[in-house]
Amino acid sequence: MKAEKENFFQNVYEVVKLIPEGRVTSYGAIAAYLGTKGSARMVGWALISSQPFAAIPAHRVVNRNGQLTGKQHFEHPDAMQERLEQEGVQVQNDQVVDFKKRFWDPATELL
DNA sequence: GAGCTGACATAGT
DNA sequence: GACTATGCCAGCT
Repeated sequence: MKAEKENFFQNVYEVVKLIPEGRVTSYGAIAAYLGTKGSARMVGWALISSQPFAAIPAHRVVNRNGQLTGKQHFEHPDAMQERLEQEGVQVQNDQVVDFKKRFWDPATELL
């Protein structure tokens, strides 16, 4: 179903846009929330192929380790860290400080 | 048309 | 507790 894929992408955007300021989430959390557990990678592709890439806070989405692995795909490699720091999220060595505390689980917070 | 790579996660050793 | 191996799907060579 092509529509399902589109829906998946839309859901990713929606969830990412719902992430509060100063909070971050992981690809797996979004994937699990959307029911595509195991295909956390798809979340990444969704963000890459996302048309409104600049319209969604993709910088709030990191891997399970809190690493800004996707910063390379941003306008500038440092744009991700810059935005996070602007929102009050401390980033050190391409990693979110206190990621566990900053972690925002859509399945828990959103639901 | 087939194979490899890539914004990750989970399970097993 | 840490590292290695495998699975997921889509896009590119």
